[in-house]
Amino acid sequence: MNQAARPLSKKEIRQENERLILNAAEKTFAEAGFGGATMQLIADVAGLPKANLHYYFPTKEALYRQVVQAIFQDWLKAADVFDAAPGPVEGIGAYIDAKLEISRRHPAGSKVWASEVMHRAPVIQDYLETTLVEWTEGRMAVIQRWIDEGKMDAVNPRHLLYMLWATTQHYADFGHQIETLNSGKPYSDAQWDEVKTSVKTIILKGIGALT
Amino acid sequence: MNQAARPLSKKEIRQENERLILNAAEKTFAEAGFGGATMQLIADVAGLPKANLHYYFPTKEALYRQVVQAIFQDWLKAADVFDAAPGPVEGIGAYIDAKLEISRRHPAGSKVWASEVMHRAPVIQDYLETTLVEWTEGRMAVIQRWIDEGKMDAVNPRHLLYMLWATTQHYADFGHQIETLNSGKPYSDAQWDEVKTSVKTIILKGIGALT
DNA sequence: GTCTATACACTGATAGAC
DNA sequence: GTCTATCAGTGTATAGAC
Repeated sequence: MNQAARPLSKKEIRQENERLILNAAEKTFAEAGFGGATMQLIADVAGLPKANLHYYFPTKEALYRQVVQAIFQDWLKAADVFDAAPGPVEGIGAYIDAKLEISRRHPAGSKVWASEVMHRAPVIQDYLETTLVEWTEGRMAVIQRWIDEGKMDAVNPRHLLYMLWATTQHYADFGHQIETLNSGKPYSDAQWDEVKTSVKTIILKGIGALT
Repeated sequence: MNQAARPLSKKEIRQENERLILNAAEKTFAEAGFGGATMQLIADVAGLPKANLHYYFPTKEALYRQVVQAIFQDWLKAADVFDAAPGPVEGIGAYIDAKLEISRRHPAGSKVWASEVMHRAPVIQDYLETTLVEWTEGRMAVIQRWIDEGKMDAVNPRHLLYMLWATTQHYADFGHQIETLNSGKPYSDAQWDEVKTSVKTIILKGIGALT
């Protein structure tokens, strides 16, 4: 039960409605693409009249931009585990776990990001050129340090990173295909554990980090 | 110079125009998505009036379906190298090379496929449930045989396949991001060789196929 | 802050002259 | 087989009453 109804302040109404709209938009953009997701459809999913969307977000593109930005922040935060680790087994292992967990819990976000990049990043190209470039170079330096310290083979750090992105995001972006190849059923807890083990084992052994 | 102009037969005109339209459609669907690719835009890319597209393909969806089907055939053919191989080093190594070569030469096709699957395969779900299921089980059996023969570690064949798809298609589907992280320049021959070497080394060592 | 009604542009598709 | 003209439907966005 709610407390005796204190009317929500305008600020609270705005926050709540923006959250509703952003959630509905992420889901709808992921399922239907930018062109296929109509403002009417997003409004229906959010449970609001279509005109209200234009009250909170001036244009469809502005709404979409907010969705993509939120996803990008998630990606970056997922790599915190990477940096503090003493070596590749802990660092890359934890990064794989974290990214696969995002693919499992938040597949719509991954799909919107994939779609945006596939269409040549019309909305977030500036982020790719600045934040992503810097982030990538930082992580490559960490990998290179591990190589120099003899903790793993001298693989190409950049392509190792791309392999980590590809293998983890694949389970979100191609989730429908994977589900179809699993008799149409979503993965169980045990199957997700099997995914994590398989990916970590092959990659960590592949870079010579397992003894 | 062409030979003294024999007028093209109706059949030849049809074949030529269908080829023009399918090429333009693949490119446009990949760049703009199904919703973003208008028939007008495809017609402009093909250099034909919009009405002619509807003469050769009854609806936009029929045209799209042809594009996706063509791509699917390419994927399947790419795995011929897989089967005849004596072991994982040759078989999986050649499969990685072949799929990366498709990603390089035919990135638009890979993107259209990815987009179709991300949107829950509204057009080619039947192919996923029949042809792809059979194909996957066949390839898993080959991998299992190599495991039983002691030619590689006892990894999960299914997730190894998914890793092969993910890592190879990533260089097509996320080509724009990869190019941005390469100072905006497309990969050179040497860089593509580096990709092939990196992917093959990590995966083949990761499954215990390298001595 | 909410929501109905509507303006305006554009899309897929077709008719019909050539 | 080609192409202009056009229709019906739908999309984004806004005006204005509440």
